[in-house]
Amino acid sequence: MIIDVLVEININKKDKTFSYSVPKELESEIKLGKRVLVPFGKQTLEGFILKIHDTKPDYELKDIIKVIDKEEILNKELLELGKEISDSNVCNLVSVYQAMLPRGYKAKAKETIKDKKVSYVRIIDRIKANEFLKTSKSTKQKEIIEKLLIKDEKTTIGLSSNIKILIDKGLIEKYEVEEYRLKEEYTASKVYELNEYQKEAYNQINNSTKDIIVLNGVTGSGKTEIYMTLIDDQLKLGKEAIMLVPEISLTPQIIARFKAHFNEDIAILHSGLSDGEKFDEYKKILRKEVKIVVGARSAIFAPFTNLGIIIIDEEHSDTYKQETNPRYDAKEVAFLRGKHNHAKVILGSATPTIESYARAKHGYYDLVKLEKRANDASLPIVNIVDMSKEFKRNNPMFSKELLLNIEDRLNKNEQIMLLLNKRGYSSYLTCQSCGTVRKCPNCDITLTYHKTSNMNRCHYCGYAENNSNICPECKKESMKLMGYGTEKVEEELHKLFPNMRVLRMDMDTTSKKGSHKEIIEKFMNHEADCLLGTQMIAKGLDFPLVTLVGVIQADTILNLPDFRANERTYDLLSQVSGRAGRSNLQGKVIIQTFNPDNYAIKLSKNHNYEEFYNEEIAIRKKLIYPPFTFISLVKVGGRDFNYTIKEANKIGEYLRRKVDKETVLGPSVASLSKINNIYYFEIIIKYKDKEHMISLLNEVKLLTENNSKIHVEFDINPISL
DNA sequence: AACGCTTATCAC
DNA sequence: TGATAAGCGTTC
Repeated sequence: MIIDVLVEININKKDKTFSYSVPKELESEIKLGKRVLVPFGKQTLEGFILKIHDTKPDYELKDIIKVIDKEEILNKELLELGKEISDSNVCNLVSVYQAMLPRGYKAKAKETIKDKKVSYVRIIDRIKANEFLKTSKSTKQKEIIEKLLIKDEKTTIGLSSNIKILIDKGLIEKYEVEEYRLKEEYTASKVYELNEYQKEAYNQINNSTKDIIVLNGVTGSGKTEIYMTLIDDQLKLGKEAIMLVPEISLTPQIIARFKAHFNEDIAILHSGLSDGEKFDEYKKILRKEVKIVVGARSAIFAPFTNLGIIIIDEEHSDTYKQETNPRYDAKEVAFLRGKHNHAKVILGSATPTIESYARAKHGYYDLVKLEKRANDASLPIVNIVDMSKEFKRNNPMFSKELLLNIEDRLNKNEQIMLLLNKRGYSSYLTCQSCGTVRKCPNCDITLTYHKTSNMNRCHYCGYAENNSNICPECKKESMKLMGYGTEKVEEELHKLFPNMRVLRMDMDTTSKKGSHKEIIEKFMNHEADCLLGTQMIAKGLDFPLVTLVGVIQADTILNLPDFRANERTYDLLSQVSGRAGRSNLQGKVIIQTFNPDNYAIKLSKNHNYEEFYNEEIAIRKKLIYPPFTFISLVKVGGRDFNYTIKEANKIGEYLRRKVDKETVLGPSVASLSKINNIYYFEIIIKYKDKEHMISLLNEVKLLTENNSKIHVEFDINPISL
């Protein structure tokens, strides 16, 4: 027997397999998708079995060392899926297979995670034990036996001398039990019933003949209950379900709800778990002990074999696209898996991506709407505050209105959420008196300030201009670098409201495991008046006492150099608005901005997604952005500046020769033009024919992967440019 | 990724 | 001329 093995390392970036012979005694263990340990040059590596055959090549084969897995960790569908993904994302096969698996299951000889074993002791013979109780003089030993007659006991690592003696006497014995690491307590099942709107949406989904359905429901409309009902239906049919949620909305609140409803039938996968916990959750799926997986992006690879439904909640979230290699999009993967398994894919969101919504409107997907909030709570009132006016009054951070409202909520003992989106902070210049931000004349994209050259550059087309602190609009000398962080805001809050209890939630305060949960619980228990945070507070949280939401700077995302900046802004404002007034208390939202007339900001006031969509789609059409084209990115990196730019130009020319000239932009200097002394250049491609472009890019990959002086990466449909 | 082999580079 | 560094090709 001969097997072809894909080893764990990228062989010159190629997906080359190596053949090995299998010793007779290991043949019965061989199965496609299992990992094997093989000799490779002077080292030993792990790899995946991709082919089993008998064709001897004309060179000597080495024997494999051993078979690692009991179960086939990559089943047939996943093996096939990996090939499709590596092709459509122009990346390597090994990296895709590795990305599919949690750390403990990746092909890597080091850092192996083992099954967790717990030792117990038990009585060997109850009659003998009772005999012992009558005859023995040792009270301590009798005590132990008495306890063990009722229940087996866990042993600690160091066995007490009395237990050792009892073992030696042959009265008790040690045994090991495998245990799952993740233990989450959850409260009893909350019974729910779909209201008439939810029922209507549910029926529409069931009656749909399309494979993909967009469920567009306003925040608080009760999409989760619909998801649970749909999953219930699949379980009754003996099928399995995957539900994806953005990492940051995998809050204890949602997990508890699902665990309560579905009991032990569920595995949880997200980055908050330790490697051991992830390993165990994954094992539950492999062993077919669970039928539902709730998790973040990579949970889309759950090794189910009989999938009935895939739900992607908050489908607009950019966390579904992986930002490192392999840059796969969990939504695209979901479509593939849906096709393989004949499973429906549900895309749920209050603010779907423009692309998804357009496809739904044009009949490629089905569109189901849910326009009423579930518990009859009214949508919050939204006020937009023009910060350029406040600026003149010397209120750079908090407007008068926001301050007054904060004070009011403090007096009423209600809660406040304040959002500052630090992630959106990139170096851009804004006029402090009129709010003007420099934009590219060709692309309508915010220019990024480059300190070293003192220039403003466009990351799309490479346009550059000298920076000046004179505002081109109002001619004042007031162009300044924008941005302050949550820490600064917290400081100011303490000064203004010394008695207010503020909880800060951002990357700094949630790095420790469990701290995320801790902060949420504290705020939930009203141990603080104000939750201040980055966009991680914007999603999925439900605090009944919050009646005021303040967005300190709505412009941070708006000014990102990205054609989706308006969409992102609208999403975030809608999401965060949804946090206010979730119970019977009327909610209020105050949005501070330098761009009060921007349509994304203005329209978020009315909670009418359709209106925003119509505005946005018109602009996309005019500037030929997605969904009217696809966009891909080719990133060329190299140590030698001149050589790299020469090669990047060659790739650009190659592509230009094969497609319409207007669709290839660049190469231009990448947004991070030099990292670790490696220079980066980017080529942006806009195209209509996806298949053709993917095969073209795969050609470029083949042509460049032998050149070790440069490395070329591809990002299909990048999330930010 | 890691090793061995070939080729380039430089002081003497 | 040799010693060392850098490049690059192979690994079933």
